[in-house]
Amino acid sequence: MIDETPERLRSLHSRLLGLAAMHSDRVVNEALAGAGARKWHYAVLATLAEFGAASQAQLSDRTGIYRSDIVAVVNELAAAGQVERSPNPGDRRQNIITITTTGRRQLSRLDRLLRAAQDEVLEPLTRPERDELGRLLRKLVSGRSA
Amino acid sequence: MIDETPERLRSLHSRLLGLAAMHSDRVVNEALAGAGARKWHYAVLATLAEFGAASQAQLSDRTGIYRSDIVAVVNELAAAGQVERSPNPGDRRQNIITITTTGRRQLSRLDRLLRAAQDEVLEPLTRPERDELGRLLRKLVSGRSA
DNA sequence: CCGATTTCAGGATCACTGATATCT
DNA sequence: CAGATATCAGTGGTCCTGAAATCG
Repeated sequence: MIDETPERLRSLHSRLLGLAAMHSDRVVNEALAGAGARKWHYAVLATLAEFGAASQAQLSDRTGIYRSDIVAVVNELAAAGQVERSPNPGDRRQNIITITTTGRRQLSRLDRLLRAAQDEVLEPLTRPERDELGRLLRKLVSGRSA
Repeated sequence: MIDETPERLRSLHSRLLGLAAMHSDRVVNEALAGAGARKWHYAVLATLAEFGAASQAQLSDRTGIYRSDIVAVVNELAAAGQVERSPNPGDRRQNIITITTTGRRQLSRLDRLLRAAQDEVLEPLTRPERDELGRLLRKLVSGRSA
């Protein structure tokens, strides 16, 4: 069981971050796929539940999804009956996105799946280590809509 | 300066990992782009320098690059004269990839650029914090060719 | 025949650019 | 006019699957 990875790569923080994120993303996406969703669907539903109805531009700001990519996500959520898209009478450029009852049910489901996924990913760490990891990561991305 | 991100997303370790990795990757790739390279080019050159000539399958194992993607990376490195691809007379299924003098020079350049990028990414953290972050990430991906 | 290696074709998600039509 | 919004088309990197040709 020799580690075949060169020293230069093994000591690279950027590589460790990438590996950890990849693994974490895989676990999360597999979990959400169990409910036919991806992480962006969760992000939009959670944002709507916490902040209320919003335009797609607001959703983009709050979730970090690119403005050009929001359309597809909202389309998919609307097709599943989890959100409703209606024109804003006050500003006819905007759509107003509202979460539906179906959407709230889906959000609860995703919340459960996601909690399990987090536990699975963080399983190798103790509680204090998880907190410390969160603190360090937050510090790393501070000032970047973390 | 209100934080517009919903609580459910802000407290998600998987999201923090993703954001940190994305930022880190961007900084690293911008740095390497200054020498016309991407991270896979660095990974292959570093592996060849540390382990010596290797087949593409070995490079795949040691770098984590998918077997199907190694071809393109080696093609690009060969086109830049940084590696040489020659058939293995002992096993005619394999190519033997060798780093050239140009490749070693490029590797030094990339080493410098990469060190600067790491420092930029880790700048918000103290030395002990960087070590601790490395330790936690290693623990998180342990058993996964970290 | 089985297994390993290289290679190619392609899918899926994601980050990102740019252009356009519409509206304030 | 400037600026914002939604939308669409498309690029490029990365991860991943599958299949073919060659060879041990």
